[in-house]
Amino acid sequence: MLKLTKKADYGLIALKYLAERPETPALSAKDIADTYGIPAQLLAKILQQMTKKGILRSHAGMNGGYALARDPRVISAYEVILAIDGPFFITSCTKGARGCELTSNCTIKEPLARVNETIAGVLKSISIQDLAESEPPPAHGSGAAKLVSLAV
Amino acid sequence: MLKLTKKADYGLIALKYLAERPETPALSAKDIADTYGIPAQLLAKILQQMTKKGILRSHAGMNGGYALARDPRVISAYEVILAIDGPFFITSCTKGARGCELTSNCTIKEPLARVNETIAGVLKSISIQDLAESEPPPAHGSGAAKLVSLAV
DNA sequence: TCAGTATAGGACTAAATATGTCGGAATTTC
DNA sequence: GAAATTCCGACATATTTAGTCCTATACTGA
Repeated sequence: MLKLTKKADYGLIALKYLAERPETPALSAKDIADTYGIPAQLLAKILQQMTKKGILRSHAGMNGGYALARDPRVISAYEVILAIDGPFFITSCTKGARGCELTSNCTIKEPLARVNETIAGVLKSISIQDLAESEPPPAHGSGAAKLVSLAV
Repeated sequence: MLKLTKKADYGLIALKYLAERPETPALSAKDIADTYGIPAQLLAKILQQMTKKGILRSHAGMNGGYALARDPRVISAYEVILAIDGPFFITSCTKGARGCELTSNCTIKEPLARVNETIAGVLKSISIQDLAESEPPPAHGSGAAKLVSLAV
């Protein structure tokens, strides 16, 4: 159905959250998960995957957690989705990938490869910073921040 | 993982096949399925769905089958995918659809809606004719057509 | 140095979705 | 009327996604 997995969604949400709090040295998976009502262990794995790919830095122990490894302006949505879900192709068999399972000509694919590239291009053009800017962060800006997170 | 379902693939393949044979009054689901090694009953359902959406015309009985209801130039890949898989959104909750299941702000979605529109746009710009033209049809063109279909 | 808080990661279960099958009814042609 | 075909609901299976459990390891601070 051509949609992002929840894991990719969660990952993007977490990165956006981190991008909105550049002062914070690190946030734990649990903190972020609680804020959004995301299963904590699942989010932890997603953050771990992104750490392995160099999108996040991690730090164990008290007051540990995750922080962006780079400026949010140079982390693209494409990169994030790739890190979490692996390479995607709009068609089951894009040339370059393993051969098509369809016995004869699945000539549909070549024109659709163009679609694939377009999607990748748009995704590459969107940075985590863009996500963070799309709406003012809930607790930031004028006066006393209301740090009440609506967990669950 | 952001990919088309097999059903959508099958549907596009079938339409391409029909577009390549404008002379043929109708082709049965079985004919097409055998040509490509697609499960016949599954393809039949897909073709039925497209018939209901006005993409194909159907005719029961001997020598019946399916034919394009319109010029392949005015049938878009978008329309086909929509007919087969239903509306797709890159994010689970695009505004306009049912509310987001995430408790608090899933603000990721609005910037990603742009991606969604881009995908839809590209898909709309691709016609069945484009698919059919991407490669010369196996049996067509100069002289006596070789109508041997390489079943299985 | 020990308790508490985190990350790291393997193995597993559960839920959701996609894929494919079965059986039968209606329609049309020969 | 028989064969070919669409039509359609219900079911069965396979694959993928989502989420849980458990254990090990790393770091912090009192």
